[in-house]
Formats: sequence, C-alpha cells, structure tokens
Amino acid sequence: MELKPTKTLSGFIELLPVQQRCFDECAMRMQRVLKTAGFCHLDLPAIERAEVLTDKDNWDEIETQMFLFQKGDTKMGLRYDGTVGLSRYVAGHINDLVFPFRAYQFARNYRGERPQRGRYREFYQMDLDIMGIDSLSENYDAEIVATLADAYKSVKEFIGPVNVRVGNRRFWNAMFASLNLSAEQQRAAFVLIDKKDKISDFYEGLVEEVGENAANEINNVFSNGYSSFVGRAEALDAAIKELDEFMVLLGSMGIKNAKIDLGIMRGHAYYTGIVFEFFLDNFPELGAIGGGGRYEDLASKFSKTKIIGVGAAVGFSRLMVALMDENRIDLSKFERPIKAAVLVMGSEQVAFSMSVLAALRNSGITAVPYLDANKKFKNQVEFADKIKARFSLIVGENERKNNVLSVKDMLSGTQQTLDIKSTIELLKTV
RNA sequence: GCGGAUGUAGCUCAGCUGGUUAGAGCGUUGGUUUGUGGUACCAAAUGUCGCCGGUUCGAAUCCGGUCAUCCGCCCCA
Repeated sequence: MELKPTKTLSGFIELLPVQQRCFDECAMRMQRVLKTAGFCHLDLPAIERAEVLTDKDNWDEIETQMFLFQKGDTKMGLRYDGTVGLSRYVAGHINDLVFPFRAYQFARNYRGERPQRGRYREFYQMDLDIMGIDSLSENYDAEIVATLADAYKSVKEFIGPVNVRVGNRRFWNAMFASLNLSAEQQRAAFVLIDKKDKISDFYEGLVEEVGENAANEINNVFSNGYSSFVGRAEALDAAIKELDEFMVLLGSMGIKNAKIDLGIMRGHAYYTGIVFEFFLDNFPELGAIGGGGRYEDLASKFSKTKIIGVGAAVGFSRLMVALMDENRIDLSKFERPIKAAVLVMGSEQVAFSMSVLAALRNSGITAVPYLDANKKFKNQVEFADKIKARFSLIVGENERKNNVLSVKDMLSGTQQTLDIKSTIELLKTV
C-alpha cells in the first residue's frame, strides 16, 4: 500500500514536543505581560469575508497572496494579520467597548505567498493595540512600545536582549513638505528610506528621484541627526518635539534600549506617526522581530466614526522558529517534563498502580504510567528512559503486597524502597 | 510571476563517466538478558530510485517534459 506523505505542506510549521513546550512557555509569559498591562484578549475568527480582507476587486490577483475560497455566494478568506479583524471588531462593537480600548490577539494568520526562509503560510502573530475615538494621545505610543519591550524582556532568558528603533512618519511628511516634493517624489523617497539599509545606492537613488538639493537634505538627516532641523518649519519642529518627548516617556517607563532611527519606516501605508521596530541584540541579521506604529484611520472602511489606533505586531512563530532552527535557544529546561514514570509489572498490579498514579497527580507531580502491563520489564524501563522521566516508580508483585514502591533514580540508577507518602515527598523536593 | 538547486528505505543521505540481486548510518522490531534503561553485540523487516516519455541489448545513472520541495528575487496586505 502506498503511504501518504507525512511532511507538512510547504510553509507550515510543526514543532517537536521539546520545542513546543518552549514555544508555549514564551507565548504564555508574553501574554501575561500584556494582561497585566490591561490588554484584553481577543480571539477573533480566522476566516473573514473577502471584502473585509481586501479592497481589491481583482479576485485572481489577490488569490495568489491570500487563502480565499467560496461557499455558495459568499467569498471568504483566511486572515493575514490581526489588524483587519480588529478594525472590523472595534467598528462593529463601538457601543459596547470603552475607549481608549486596549486589546491583544495571539492568533494564527495565513498568507498564500510562496514560502521561503523565515516566511510561512501559517504563523502565530501577537498583536497589541490601543484605540481611541476622534483622538488618542501620543503618550499611548510610548506605552505600547514600553509594554512590548516588557513582553520581550519576560522571555529574555530564551531570546536574549532586544533593542528598539523609533522613527516618525510625521517628520518625513513635514520634511518632504518643506522641500516641496510632489506626491510622487514623496512616495519614491519613502520607499528609498525604507530600504536604505538594504541598498547600496541610496544617495544616487535619491538624487534621481528628488534632485540633488533635496537628496542632500534628506541625507543630512542621517549624517547630522534630526535635531539639526529645528527651526526650519513649524511642522518639522512639532515632529522633532514628538520624538524627543516619546523618548523621555520611554525612559520614565524604564526602557533603556531604545534609540531614534529615522530610517525606520515600516512597509504598510496606513501608518501616520510614530513607527518602531524591535531587533534582537544577539541576532540582528534576523531582521525586525516585531514592530508597529500609529495609524489615524484604522477603521474608516467600517465606520464613519474616526477610530485612531497605535499598535504593534510580533511575528511570534518567525521569531521562535528561527531561533530554534539556529540552535540559539537553550531547550534543556524543557527536556524533562515528566517527574515519574509508573512501571506496572503484570496486570495484577494495574489497580494498585493507578491508585499510586492518582496520588502523585493529586500532589501536582507530573506522572506517566506504562499500562501495557504484560510487556517485558526491560521495555518499560526503556520507555521511562526515553521520556526522560526523572524517576521510575516500579510496581511489581512484592511492592503491591507490601504497599510500597521501588523508586529508581533514572540519573544515578540507584534504587530504594519507599511508601507512597515518602515517595511523593521525595519527588516534590527534586 | 522569474531564477538556481534537489527528488533513492520511516528519517538523513551515498551510489550516477549506463552493466547481474539497490547501499550506509540512524530509527523500528526481535534476541544476547522474561525484575532494570542510557553503552555493546547478533539478527530481521522495509524501495514502482518523484512521475511520464525518449535513447539503448540494457537506465537510479544519459536526454526531454512534468510535478513537488528547498534557496533566492518579486511581493509583503
């Protein structure tokens, strides 16, 4: 009989138990930080109407990038990030929510693009957002960054330290306006600045797009610093002030690993103010591991009410899988989840063994039985060894009759006979 | 959508200047040892050599096509 394939579809991830435990632990810690910061958990549908997911009309074109399908007359698709669903949710429940509304999502998202290294078709993303109606103080921008920095800090022992770079779209809008750039030139300059670190001919490209004078000015932002533009124009001053105040607030929340980098742009068009990206200190070549910014018209396609947001997204799967693939996470902490393996020598011992098992679990000890009681004892010990149980609790005829256990330390190989109570005490101390 | 590489055992791969019966390691199962694992030794099972076609007396091997996967580009909502 021909066997069916066991490999996952291209672009899909599955982890081994040790990796999964690490993944889950990190996910839990980061979410706990967000909950403590008062972000409520939203678990939104993975499937949305196609019209919610895209503004484009060309079904064939978007089909290559998203997972789309149709039931009856309803075209629908899998969400590709958390923002779209959140916008819809907030606009739809606007009367039931309290603003500023803060929410986080930890959910799987789907993209239909062709997979390559570090880019998956299904992945977990953690989104956190604060939304306001009509207005939302920029102070929240700092809180979002500080909260996310705390979330990363909670998993520092696994991923190492992070740093954050902060940019400001308002600065560039003011800059471009003062340079009298056309809309087209602005767009071109945006793209170039966004790709600045990736391309070698940044300056030459700028000259070509916006002319030599403007190119020199833009380049000065990076060579002389943004502060040198103070007093040039009102809007520029405001943007510079916003950046300075932002950094002060970050500092007062204890965030020290942040710096201003006006080369941070973010690809998405919807950002309008502060933008930021997080990087790993020890693995900068991985690229941004999370980022976000402020968007002024989050939900304009769902509601006439003006909803303003500031938010961030963490490519959680990408981060964890990349680190695990490169063996940069010490997984030893997750290798021995089982404290005790209960080995049952013969079916007469099953009932007694089950009572031992229950007693162990009631005491909070992670215990696994080997219930094929008539298998050779050798296989049972081997099983205990393979699941890396810390102890084997052996139940044979003698043990059952005397109401005791043979407790074998699987690391040292030594063995002793204890009653159940003493066994539990021993296991609790290890 | 474009380019490069790779498809052989459950897994990782070797074999490929065409030549009898298709190889290794790991893993699995059994045994050495039916109340003791990690190490050792012995043995066994497992293949449409991705698929289709061509060349040839003969193809895992050469050629064409096709599909799939990986890597990169494009894109990144």
